[in-house]
Amino acid sequence: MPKVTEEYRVARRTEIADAALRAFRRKGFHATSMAEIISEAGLSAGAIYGHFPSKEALVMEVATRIIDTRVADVEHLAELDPMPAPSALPRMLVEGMQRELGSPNVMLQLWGEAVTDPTVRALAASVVNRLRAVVGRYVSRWQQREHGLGSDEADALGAEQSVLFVAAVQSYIVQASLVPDFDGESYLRTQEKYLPH
Amino acid sequence: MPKVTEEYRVARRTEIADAALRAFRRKGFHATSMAEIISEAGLSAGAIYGHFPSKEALVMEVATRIIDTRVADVEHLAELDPMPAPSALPRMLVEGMQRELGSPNVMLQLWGEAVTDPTVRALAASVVNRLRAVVGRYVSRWQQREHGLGSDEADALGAEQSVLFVAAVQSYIVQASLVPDFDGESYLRTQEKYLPH
DNA sequence: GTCTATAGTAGGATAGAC
DNA sequence: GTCTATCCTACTATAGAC
Repeated sequence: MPKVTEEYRVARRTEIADAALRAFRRKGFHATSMAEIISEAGLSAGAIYGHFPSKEALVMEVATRIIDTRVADVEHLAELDPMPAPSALPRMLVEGMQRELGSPNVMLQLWGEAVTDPTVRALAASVVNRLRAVVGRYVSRWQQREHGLGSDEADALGAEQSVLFVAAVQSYIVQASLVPDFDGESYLRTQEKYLPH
Repeated sequence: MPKVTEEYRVARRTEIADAALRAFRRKGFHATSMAEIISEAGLSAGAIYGHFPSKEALVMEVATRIIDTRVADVEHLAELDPMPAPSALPRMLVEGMQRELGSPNVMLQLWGEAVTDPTVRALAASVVNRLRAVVGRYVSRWQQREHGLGSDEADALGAEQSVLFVAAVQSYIVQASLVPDFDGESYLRTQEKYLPH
């Protein structure tokens, strides 16, 4: 298989997935027809189906991108030195997401989709777990550095508290998508104030 | 308009809405066809459409029921004497919801629907606001009784903290729906531990 | 690989008898 | 008010030319 062709194929897939994301952002997953994605991509039905076998495959591709980027962001954050306080995690996660997506709407739609679609649900579940894991490690490391805890004790604290940080992000997504005059800045400040230090 | 007819009409609407809820619980909103709702209700298409003009109207009816019951529960809770501590609110809300719905899945689907459907979004937004308001009043009252705060100070604290309690519930709904082996009991214990007292 | 045109199908809604 | 039968729209996916 020649190298140029493979690169071209990947580029096309990316191009199509980007167009799909733009369309989904406007109208959601099921409200968006293949015709709209096709039009957004500036291609034709045949061209799209040559790269993705179905609309669901396209949804999965887009979802995987969003999600993998998010987890990578956190993992990257855990490598920083000095480490920001864990209470700053929700803000960083939320801001990264908005930078990439424009709005958290798509995330909420994805969750709704996951309820009835086992494939999407498996993906979403793995994300929540990966996010909790990486946040837990982050908290553990922070506790050891900042408060001199032993690694066992710090790990336990990280496992326990990680759920709180993840919850803060999830609730931000819900409220930012649903409440028209949601004050994200105020929400984040309150969470930072009450989350453990 | 004779009284008997009106009562009958309401009873039928309730019957249909209940059947729709059962169907939605299994497969979600859009994955459920009118045929399934019709079958679940043991009626026919004509009978259903005589009471609800469209599938969307049926979704709205079901959503309104779920949501109004939830808000009423909190309002009722606020009248109790002695008042349970505010940190117990998420557990009570979650348990009430599960008693009524079986699982929080439908709630998450509703949120997903809200992203693209303005009518549903308006409903969901009003619920979040009503919930925050009633929880805020609850916290305020609790702070005055338990810690002797002045009403202005207590109100401010209630407004600030209410978002935390609502967030705990929202995140429970997300995780319980998405993560197969989600440990709700452990989640609630952790939230209760860290939520303000 | 990509296009146009279309096949195939599912599901929401309605018409008209009773 | 309710039932049966059916229409019609909208969508995904494919077939075949270039």
